[in-house]
Amino acid sequence: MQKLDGVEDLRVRRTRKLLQQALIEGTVDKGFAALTVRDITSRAMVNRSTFYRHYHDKYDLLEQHINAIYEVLEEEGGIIGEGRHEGLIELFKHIQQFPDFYGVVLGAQADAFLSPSFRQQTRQRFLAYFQQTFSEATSDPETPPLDLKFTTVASAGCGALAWWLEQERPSTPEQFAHWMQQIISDILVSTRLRQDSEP
Amino acid sequence: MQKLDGVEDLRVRRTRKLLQQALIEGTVDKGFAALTVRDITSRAMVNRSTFYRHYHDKYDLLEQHINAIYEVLEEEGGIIGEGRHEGLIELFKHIQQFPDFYGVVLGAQADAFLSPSFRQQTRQRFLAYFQQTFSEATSDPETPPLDLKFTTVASAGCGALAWWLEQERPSTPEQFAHWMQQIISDILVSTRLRQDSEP
Amino acid sequence: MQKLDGVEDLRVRRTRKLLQQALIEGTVDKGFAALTVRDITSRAMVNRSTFYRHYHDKYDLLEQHINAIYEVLEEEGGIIGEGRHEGLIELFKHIQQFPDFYGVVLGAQADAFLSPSFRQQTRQRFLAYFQQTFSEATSDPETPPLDLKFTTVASAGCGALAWWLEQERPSTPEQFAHWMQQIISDILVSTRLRQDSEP
Amino acid sequence: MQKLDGVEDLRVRRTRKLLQQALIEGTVDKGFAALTVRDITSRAMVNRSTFYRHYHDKYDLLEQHINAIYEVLEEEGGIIGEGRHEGLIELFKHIQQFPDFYGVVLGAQADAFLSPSFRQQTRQRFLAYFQQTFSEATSDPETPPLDLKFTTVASAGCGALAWWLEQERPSTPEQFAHWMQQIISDILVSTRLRQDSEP
DNA sequence: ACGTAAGCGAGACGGTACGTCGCGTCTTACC
DNA sequence: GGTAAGACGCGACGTACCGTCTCGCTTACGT
Repeated sequence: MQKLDGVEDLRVRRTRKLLQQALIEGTVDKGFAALTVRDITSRAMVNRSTFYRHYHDKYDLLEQHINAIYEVLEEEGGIIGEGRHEGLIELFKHIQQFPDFYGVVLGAQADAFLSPSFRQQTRQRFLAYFQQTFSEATSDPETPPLDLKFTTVASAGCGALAWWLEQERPSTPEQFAHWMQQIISDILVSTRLRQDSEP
Repeated sequence: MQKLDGVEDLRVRRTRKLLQQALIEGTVDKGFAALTVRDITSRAMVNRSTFYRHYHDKYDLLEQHINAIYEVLEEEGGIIGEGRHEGLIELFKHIQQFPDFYGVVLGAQADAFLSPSFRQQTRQRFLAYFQQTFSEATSDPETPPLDLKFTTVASAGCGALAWWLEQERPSTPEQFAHWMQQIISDILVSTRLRQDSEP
Repeated sequence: MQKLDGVEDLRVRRTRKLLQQALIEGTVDKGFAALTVRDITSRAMVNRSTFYRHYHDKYDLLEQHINAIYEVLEEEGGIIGEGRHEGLIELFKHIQQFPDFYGVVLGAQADAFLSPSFRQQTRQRFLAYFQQTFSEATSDPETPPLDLKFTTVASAGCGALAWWLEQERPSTPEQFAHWMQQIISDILVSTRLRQDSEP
Repeated sequence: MQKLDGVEDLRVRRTRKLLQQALIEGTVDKGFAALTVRDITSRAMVNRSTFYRHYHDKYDLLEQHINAIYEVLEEEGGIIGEGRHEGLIELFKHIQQFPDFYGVVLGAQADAFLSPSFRQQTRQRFLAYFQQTFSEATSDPETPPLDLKFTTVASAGCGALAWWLEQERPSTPEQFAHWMQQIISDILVSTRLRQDSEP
């Protein structure tokens, strides 16, 4: 069917949306690993064979959903970097828009393959955010390697985010960004401060 | 066959050992999630029905193996707490004894259900380690809640450990403990220092 | 668009012809049972949904094709009956015009539902051909029942036809008709001859 | 499981028997082509996956069942050949033992692939039965080729058998054998007799 | 010759069966 | 009593084909 407009078939959009919703709801309910394609399709009230017409398996569905969310993120400009505190806040605001989704990809329900990849992503983002803070590569055995620092920060960030999303009544993005800022910059900065001051 | 002594049937011990080994090897190879009971038993050269005589499923096997390792840990006294730097080092030494095991329970191969629970454990341990450092519960919105701090530290700790185990040629437990000490205490301590000094 | 003349839309005729061709070719290739609507339409280079606009399923297509061939047969007057040897020859000449088609409906590739129905047809034809030869209904247990004879003759006829069509270099219709005549009339006639002569 | 006795697991025999029964019943009901594995297993009250543990598909099941029946046939010595009229009678007696089975493999319900193969078998048997009757290979164009004769006889035989099995109240094997004998030998013999006598 | 209704291509969709795989339970024989 | 061998019921998997359905484009027909 040669589309004149670039927009997809309405039925297709409906189906994909239903399936993505059902994926998140199902994962919240019983975890991604235990979730079957049947669960998803019956929740979405879509025939199972229709699922396979759009996605290869549940991992594919998740991946495509993640990419869709990422696109929203890009469009909103909620990209952290340039060390702007505002960027961090916007990121958290974005996350608050999709609490279930982020709860799922970060939280206990996530499958193994998932949160590591997400953590990698996060690592990149934080790296971009903090990279101008310093970039030296001291081989001083006293100082932790940069690599370790960033990995640790990424894990810490994800852990903190998961905590935030698990809260019944979460604090505001601004408040949380402030805390994160404090905690994380400590890891990256304060050690060198102490180094600077101690000897 | 009632054992007079507490020691188990030799065949039983052999079987369980083979299965636990196969579990770790298999998880290293293809990840815990993708690992089937068949994989484990064929690798262990044990009949599949024998597996079910000892364990309910692969999660049970893993859990029992984890507990076994924990027992070794307890016996070795490698328990951190009391703020002893030595405890930390001993813990890392212990971990170095079972690099595959810890790589599995911490790393990317771990199933979802696993590393969160382990992180909880770690959270407890770090909490025990640092609890005497301070215990106040300021409701000051400037300061991150204690809960958040500890969660973040636990995540950071696990992330750092995973980094350590992934290294080709890992640094010594002493070295790594030193780095960890620095990074982690920063999260918990420096913020209050800054608070103390800023105003 | 109401057709004024009885002739159909050119596109429709084209489509139906392509599909009927593809049906026969496909059946020759892989047998009727294994042939799917997809096979047929892709071979005919016709969209699958177009198939369903014309036929309910592949059985319908085949049936309509058979009827079309029958119509040709009627028009040619190649109907056996009246005991005319020429009728038999004309029939075989007609069959020779559509060797693939008749190979398919008679041969090993035919689906179950098919060749029995065809055999029934054949039974009728042979019955018409030979009915005037005799029509008594002896309940003499020595003589095979008429019903059995005709059934047997029909099967024999179909088998012989299939044999003829499978030959690399088939003999002429005249030759084959001669043989058939011999074989079949034996079944129907000679037994009574023997009966007549034996006692 | 190393069997001491050559006999198979009792459960296995039960399962296979149930499936073979269900196959025949199901084929009688709705025909072999329309019969699904689900139909068979649900009728046999056996799990579908158990079916696949024993047979590759319904064709395999049928084939194995056919072979089982053949073995019975061999054991009973009901093999025709040597021109013994008694052999023919014994064959029909055997067939009468499994009327559903033979009705299925010969009758209208049989799939395409089936009755031709069976007809081939039958062809062999009849060939064995009649081969000593004559073995000349006249290239006389007046006489039908031997090949054609045998093919025709095989078809005729199968058709007659199918007729016999379809009868409500079938005649005795002896009676039917007598008729068959008459009809079939006519095809093979009488033509030469006529040839011998006519000129 | 040309406007229009039909035929048609493209393909989404709900169904149903397929054959495979893994699970956890069980029975039976061997050691 | 522990183990090997393996049958069995269960249920999810991903694939294939079915027949139905919309929706635009294109094309042959009738005026």
